[in-house]
Amino acid sequence: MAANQFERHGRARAKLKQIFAIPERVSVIHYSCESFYDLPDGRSPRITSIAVRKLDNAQTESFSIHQIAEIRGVSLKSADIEPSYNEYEKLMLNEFFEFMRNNTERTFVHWNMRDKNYGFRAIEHRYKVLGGNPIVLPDDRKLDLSRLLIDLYGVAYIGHPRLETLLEKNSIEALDFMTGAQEAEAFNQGKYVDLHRSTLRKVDVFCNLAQRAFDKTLKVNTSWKETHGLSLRTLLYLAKKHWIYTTLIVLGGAGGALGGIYKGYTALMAALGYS
DNA sequence: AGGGTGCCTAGGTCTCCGCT
DNA sequence: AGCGGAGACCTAGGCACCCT
Repeated sequence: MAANQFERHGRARAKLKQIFAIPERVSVIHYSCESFYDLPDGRSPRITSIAVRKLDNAQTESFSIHQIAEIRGVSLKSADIEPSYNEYEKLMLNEFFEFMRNNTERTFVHWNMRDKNYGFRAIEHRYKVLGGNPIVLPDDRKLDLSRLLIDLYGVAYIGHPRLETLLEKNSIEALDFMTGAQEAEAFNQGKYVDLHRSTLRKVDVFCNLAQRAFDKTLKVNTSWKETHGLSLRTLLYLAKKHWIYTTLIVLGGAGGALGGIYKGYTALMAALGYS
């Protein structure tokens, strides 16, 4: 409903202001994993790399399989990593959850990391499977940028797939960026370094999009009116809901009427030769 | 492709208003 | 007062989206 868009836009704008008021306490997070479709045995998807970028100074922490292997002096060929994948993955998640324990005050901006299939819960679950004890991030410390942009600009703000189309619309050249399907394929081919680069690029892109949304320079398909949910229907809805809007609408109407009368009066005076 | 999420729409219910 | 029609509102189900 249009009125809902009006309210959603307001809430989203407030949320955006809130995070940019304390950028030193906000990070953007993203991760890559193997495809969650090609797991016939129901096993949880393996995680390849996680990137966390601070909103204020762009400093980025990253955790990845190939870095763990490198530190242990293992070659970065997938054939050499694969036999010990679970062990390296657990070491990587140890580091990640240690980082999370040391940064409990931060809010994490993410892109669709919502459920046990893909998201914080999926990472926590995977760590448990590997014998770890994850720290659980409270939901009020998570901000889904994908949903925020929908609330901010309306559901039709960009075509699908949203992320790729949004980059194109805003002429953002994302070097090393891979689509989800490409990342799944890269995992199968053991291209862990490429996956890591793509993850790093994505947190960069998400920061960029959040900044443009905050600066009101993000290009979208919806008009200003659609973005703000403004229509006659919205005005009527608001008039019903809040007395202040009723007053404004009445005053606006009265102002319009007075303007019309004045215009008519001056036209009449001009016609009669008075100026 | 799996599954959670949210949007959209159709259909049912409720409320209001006008007519008899 | 009672009835009927129109519009508003609510809800459930279907469907599209979205992540890798």
